Amino acid sequence: MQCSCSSSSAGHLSSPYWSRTVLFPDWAYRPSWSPGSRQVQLWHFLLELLGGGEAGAIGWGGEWGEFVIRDPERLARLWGERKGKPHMNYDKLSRALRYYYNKHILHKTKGKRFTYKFNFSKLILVNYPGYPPPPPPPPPGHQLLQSAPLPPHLHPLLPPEGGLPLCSGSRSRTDTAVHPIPHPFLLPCCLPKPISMARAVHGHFPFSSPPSHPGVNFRESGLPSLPSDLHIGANGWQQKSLAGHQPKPVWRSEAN
DNA sequence: AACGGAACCA
DNA sequence: TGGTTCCGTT
Repeated sequence: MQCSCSSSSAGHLSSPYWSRTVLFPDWAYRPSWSPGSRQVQLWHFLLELLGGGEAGAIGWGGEWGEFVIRDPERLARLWGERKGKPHMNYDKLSRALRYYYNKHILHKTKGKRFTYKFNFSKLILVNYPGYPPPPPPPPPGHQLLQSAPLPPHLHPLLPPEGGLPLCSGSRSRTDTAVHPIPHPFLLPCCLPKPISMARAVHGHFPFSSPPSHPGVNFRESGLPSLPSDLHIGANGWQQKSLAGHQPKPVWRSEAN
């Protein structure tokens, strides 16, 4: 009956070192992160709890992106409070989680009770402001540069189709025209204004590309089983190559 | 516990 | 659109 999950490795369940290290931009943890816009979404609420030290109900699991619901009913209560649904329970909450399967935001870690796993790479896509990209016919005869956030050399980033599959396993596409993935991994659809694409897109957070060089300091922070294909720009989604842009490192790095 | 259909809601 | 509620099934 007890949590049969990771009995031998229960230690790291309580040490979310990597969650504290680089993972998410600050807004991902803020309760009111999107000024005057829609309600909190469940996945966002989970991140908030996972990062915010509400340690009792939920915690990171042993694998990259994996989390364990330690106290399902309490989590449900918190969620219900947030949403103004006093009758929320784990049965209902988990139904909402299950809807994330099809959206490729989450999946279940089979065999481990109350254990789910974020699919971060998909999370970007799903919430990417321009994700199914409505390929706007480039204004003929004019430069792409009006107030457009996307410099020409950054253009061919999003996959042409509207479909999703981008990462999971196959790297067939990465060598063609398309770069791995547009990176601000977890771009909110509800940001007041979409982050300047340049900034957003130019970071390095591919989950699908082979390691070109060792990223930052994941390893030093004692990351558990970080996929070797994971590297990230020092500041998450900003890259120094974009000299002209204001620094806006929204990542909670070593802070906390 | 976990899944997923169905109706429903804001 | 992103759940919520309910419920039968595995």
